[in-house]
Amino acid sequence: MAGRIVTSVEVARRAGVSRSAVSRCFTPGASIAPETRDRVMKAAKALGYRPNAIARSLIAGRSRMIAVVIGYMENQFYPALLDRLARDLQDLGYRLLLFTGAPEGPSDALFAEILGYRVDGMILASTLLSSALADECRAAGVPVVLVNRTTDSADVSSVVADNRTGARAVAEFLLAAGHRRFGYVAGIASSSTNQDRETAFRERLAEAGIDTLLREDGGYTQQGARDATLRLLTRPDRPDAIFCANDHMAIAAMDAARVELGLRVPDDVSIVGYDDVGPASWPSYALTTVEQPVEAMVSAAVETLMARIAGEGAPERTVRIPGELVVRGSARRPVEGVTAVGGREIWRPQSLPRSAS
Amino acid sequence: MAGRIVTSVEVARRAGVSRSAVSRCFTPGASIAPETRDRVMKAAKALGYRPNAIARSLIAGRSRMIAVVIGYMENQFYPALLDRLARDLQDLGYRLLLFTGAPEGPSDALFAEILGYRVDGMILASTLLSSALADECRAAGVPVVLVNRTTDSADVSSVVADNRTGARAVAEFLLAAGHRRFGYVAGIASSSTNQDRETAFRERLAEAGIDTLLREDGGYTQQGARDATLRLLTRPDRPDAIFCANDHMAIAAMDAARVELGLRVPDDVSIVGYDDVGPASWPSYALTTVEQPVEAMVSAAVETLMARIAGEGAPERTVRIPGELVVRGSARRPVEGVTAVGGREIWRPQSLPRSAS
DNA sequence: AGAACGGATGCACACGTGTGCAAAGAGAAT
DNA sequence: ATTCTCTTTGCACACGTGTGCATCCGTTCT
Repeated sequence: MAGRIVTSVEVARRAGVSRSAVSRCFTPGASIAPETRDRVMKAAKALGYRPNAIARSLIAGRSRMIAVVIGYMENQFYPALLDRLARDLQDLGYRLLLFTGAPEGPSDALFAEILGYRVDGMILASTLLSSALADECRAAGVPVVLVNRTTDSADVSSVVADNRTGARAVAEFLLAAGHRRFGYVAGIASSSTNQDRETAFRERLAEAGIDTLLREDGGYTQQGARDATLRLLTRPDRPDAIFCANDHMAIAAMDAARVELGLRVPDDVSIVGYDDVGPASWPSYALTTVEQPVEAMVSAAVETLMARIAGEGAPERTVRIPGELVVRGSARRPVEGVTAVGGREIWRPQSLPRSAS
Repeated sequence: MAGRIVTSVEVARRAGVSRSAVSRCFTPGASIAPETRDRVMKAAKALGYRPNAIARSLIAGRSRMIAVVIGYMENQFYPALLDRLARDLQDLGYRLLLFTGAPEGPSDALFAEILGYRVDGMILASTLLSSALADECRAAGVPVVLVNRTTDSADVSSVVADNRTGARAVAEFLLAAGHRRFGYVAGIASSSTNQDRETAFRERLAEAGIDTLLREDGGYTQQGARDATLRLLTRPDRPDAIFCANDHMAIAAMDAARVELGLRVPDDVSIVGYDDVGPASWPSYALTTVEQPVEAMVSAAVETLMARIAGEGAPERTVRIPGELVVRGSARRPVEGVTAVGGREIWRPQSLPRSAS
């Protein structure tokens, strides 16, 4: 009795109808008489029948599956993203096919696997996408949305935080607090997110007349960030403010400064991150950071993807989600500009008018 | 040209062979002449052909997909588990269908969805499984493995840490350090993992003549753990050692004790967790905890699942993975029994002979 | 040279479902 | 009573692939 799978034929026989009638019972909007439907449903229940989604996908030409590729999971941002993504896709009746461990972008073999499953769409989070692979997707008719990465080598939709605005805000915040010697702990240099954050931060400092930014590579890993921070803070001209490309590294930076070097944060050195992941708000860190709103980013990504799945008319687009600078305890506070909003403190440049919500 | 999917028919036509020959080229071990294979492969490459995994699944009767259900993702243990799981399954040629947000167990609707996709197996992490649903799986011939949960209401395979031994070790460790007043921050009471850890901890204390254990419910959440810790530590007879059902809560407990109450850890109160997740080793916490080896647990789970997929002969079994008590700074150290092994310090009961590795 | 053998190839069926089309049936309108 | 309309139902085809079976061909052995 184990492994016995019931098909619509058996249900039809038991209900005394044709197989088509069974199919129509499980197809919303199909023409079926109420009493026939009842009889079929009763037979289906008794036999434990469930329509075979594989066969349905084959005939329908779409699988209702979305491939999700995530580079790495150590950074808390990605589990949070994945969690939200799974929920949203489930609510829309889609299944999530997960692929992981591809920080440098999916390999050709992996890519072939994904395309072989005839997924209705792909979401790539924190992953590079070569234009060759993007072309392959276009040829196969599979819409793609990048999350937390953009690419200018190919015309692909993407959802990112407004990294340039965020990084400029960090620079202004630190300048307003009186800092003059800055350090930057970089992520992977080829990632668009790191590029945007780094160049915008550097630009805003330059606008304030500060041309030297000490830069060390953290590679988006905690070990790398620790080493980078130690290098920065053991220099004779050590910076008194460090901006880390993300929270994951900022936490390692704080530990390196406080525990390994015995420095006080923020008295001896201010540390600011980016993302506002869960641990950033843990009291032992109380990290000042720029939020990267997971829900909004996922909503935008899913919406963009669904628009492109629905019709060919939807254009490729890049969505930039703004995020507030959340003020906690890891960086010196400017005397002005910090306001309490919704149970947390945020900072907005004083010169600009206050935007909505 | 977009959305055009190439089938084996077109490849066959271009290569001047039958469709069967094309199929055999993509079936390892099939009988095919080398030069035919070359011609077919060349045609496939030119047309961008990839075998349709959906159709293949339909004919083969198995989808090479494994459904993974995870209760929640806040606790770092689960992303780590998922990451490892995805890698292992990928290496074995299986795809991972992810479902999330079901801490109380998958709903009937979700379950029907999963079964509809004719997955070859299911892995349920931190999720309850009713015996009715277990029976449904058995009837459908879908092997199931629980991870980090056991059930005695149904005969289902599972992989768990050796929670009883681990919790006993914690009790002995704290007793050896001279503690006498204990608190326990519980997880969800119905979860087997919490039950095992709590009862074993309590039993070992009782064996030492200590019958009072102050218990507060943390519900596996950080908010719950914070509240529970505050309740424990503001009592007149406050405990000087707290065991939390997992690290996720232990971290919140440390923050509540140190930041909110101004207590020193471990001088005023020792705090011990369970899991050894990433943040446990962050220097700001340096949590003393019992490891729950992710790799070993995932390996065991995958192995168990594969055995049951391969043949009906494999019996249901429960695997218990042992884990060391990792000594860091969040709990008072006993004068004896702590040894350095492989770059970290672990503790083993002195009375017992030292086990291998 | 003929027989035996083994590898390669094509035919045709199967997997389980959705759906267009025609037929059938019932009810209403003339 | 006849015709028209609308709903319901069944037939048959399609989706893209794997594979058993028979056939064919080239090689080797007697």
